[in-house]
Amino acid sequence: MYESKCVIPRSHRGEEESILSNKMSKFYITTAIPYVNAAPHLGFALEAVQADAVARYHRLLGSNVFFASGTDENSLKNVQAAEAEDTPVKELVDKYASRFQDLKQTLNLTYDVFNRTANEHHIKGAQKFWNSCKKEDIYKKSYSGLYCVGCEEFYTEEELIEGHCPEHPNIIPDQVSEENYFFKLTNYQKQIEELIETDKLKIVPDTRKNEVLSFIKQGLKDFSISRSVERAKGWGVPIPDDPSQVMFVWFDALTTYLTALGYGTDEELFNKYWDKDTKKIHVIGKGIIRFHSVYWIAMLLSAGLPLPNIEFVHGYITVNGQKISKSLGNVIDPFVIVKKYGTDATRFYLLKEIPAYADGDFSEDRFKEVYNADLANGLGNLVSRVAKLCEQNNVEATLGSNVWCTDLEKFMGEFKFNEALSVIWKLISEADKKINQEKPWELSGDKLKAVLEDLVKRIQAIVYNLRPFLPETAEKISKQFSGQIKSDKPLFPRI
RNA sequence: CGCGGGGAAGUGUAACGGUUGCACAUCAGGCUCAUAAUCUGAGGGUAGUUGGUUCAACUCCAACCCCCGCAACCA
Repeated sequence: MYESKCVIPRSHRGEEESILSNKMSKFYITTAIPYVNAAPHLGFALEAVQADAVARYHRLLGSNVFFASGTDENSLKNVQAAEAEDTPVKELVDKYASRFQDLKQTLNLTYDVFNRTANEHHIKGAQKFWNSCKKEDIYKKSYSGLYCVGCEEFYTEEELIEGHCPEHPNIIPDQVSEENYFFKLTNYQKQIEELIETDKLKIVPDTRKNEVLSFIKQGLKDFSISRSVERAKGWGVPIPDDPSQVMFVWFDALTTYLTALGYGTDEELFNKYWDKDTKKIHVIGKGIIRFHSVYWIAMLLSAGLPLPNIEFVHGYITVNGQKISKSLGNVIDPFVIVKKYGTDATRFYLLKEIPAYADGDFSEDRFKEVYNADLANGLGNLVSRVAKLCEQNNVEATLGSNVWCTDLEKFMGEFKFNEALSVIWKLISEADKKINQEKPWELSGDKLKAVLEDLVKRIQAIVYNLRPFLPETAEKISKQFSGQIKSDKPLFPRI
């Protein structure tokens, strides 16, 4: 562990407070929970790494951080995937959930809890939540529509193509009607709109906030929060006191943010982090923003629980400019990338090269370019040249004065990981320039010593700021630059 | 007229009503501590199109063209 004698700088402009100002010292950070109907792809790796960088950053600032991830296992999609693979649902869910758990080591993630929604404690918690909602917010209504057994979905008349399912041209959807529970979302429209408008629920970036607001202003409708047991094939969280229904998967999935903390089973942990004093941050993808900024908020209001403070919405990764899709066969396996290029190189690409607020592209060509330019030639080479100079002149490192770059705080507060890293890379470039200016190989004596000591301090400062992003590399360099400094193998060999 | 986002050097990206900045790539020099690395310098953009507001527009407004998401079970 690093002893953080860290200085927390003021926002460098002073007039505007950073979103994540350190006034609150407790943080609860979550990733969304992906379906486990297939192995994880690079898109989820992006989210996990972003959330991890935020969690590490606040921990290093000395805050009390709880970080949760997990899997969404109650979806009908999992049942369908199990049928396709001809394995029992539980077996399939276990198999893929463990693949997602493997990401923790592969990407060097630091979540405290991995919450699986098929687990007993989650089911109990979800049911407790259901019972905690205001009675008048949940009501039964008969629901009817054209149902395609192929898709397991309802369609409207207009969506059908000449009476046939758009996905299954050989199926004519049946008119089906069943009774479901509905949630009275309409009761909360005004309140949610105001929460978002006033940033009490801060949605980052603004474009996403505007998108949600415009959606809300079109008028919210009550939504169905249960499915019949037959339709769900017996899979899902049973509705309390109604064996004929299971919860709509999103209703139980959203409560993962509570049950990960022990809601319904370990109230102590839950009360510690899901309280008004904790800054609660959800990191989510742009595809599920409505569930988080509308449904989830309404659900919490109904249950009388505190609300999250910030929802950071990242974009999607395209591959060579195309949307990731199984049918196109361009799904990128994060395990393959890490195996080939390493954990920190992968983290670096995701944080630096994918714009935080928009979609970004992944390609191996680009990956190699960034790897060589920033990691091999930039960081790695700087460390090599300074280490060699120090080794030749028997320089011993003393503990440097460690400070966070002021701009780093600002950018991390805005979730602009790419900008935060640019700040650090500016330091690297300045150190390189300094070496060329001072030409230490032409110096000797005190002058040489002073120059090398300055360079060591610079490296230490770089490493200090690098820890939330490239933890393993930071650790390595930190070791190399403490005590007698020795030259070592390249950190990032050119590829 | 469903909603929303975006068009800027070869590529990827900032800020901004007042000389388009940065990174990678390219080219020319310098250096030798370093991973053919590093440093200095250069070339390259009439900012999608058209019109408007203004002393001044990449920036504000309008129209159009093109790309891309979402449209209520996709990280």
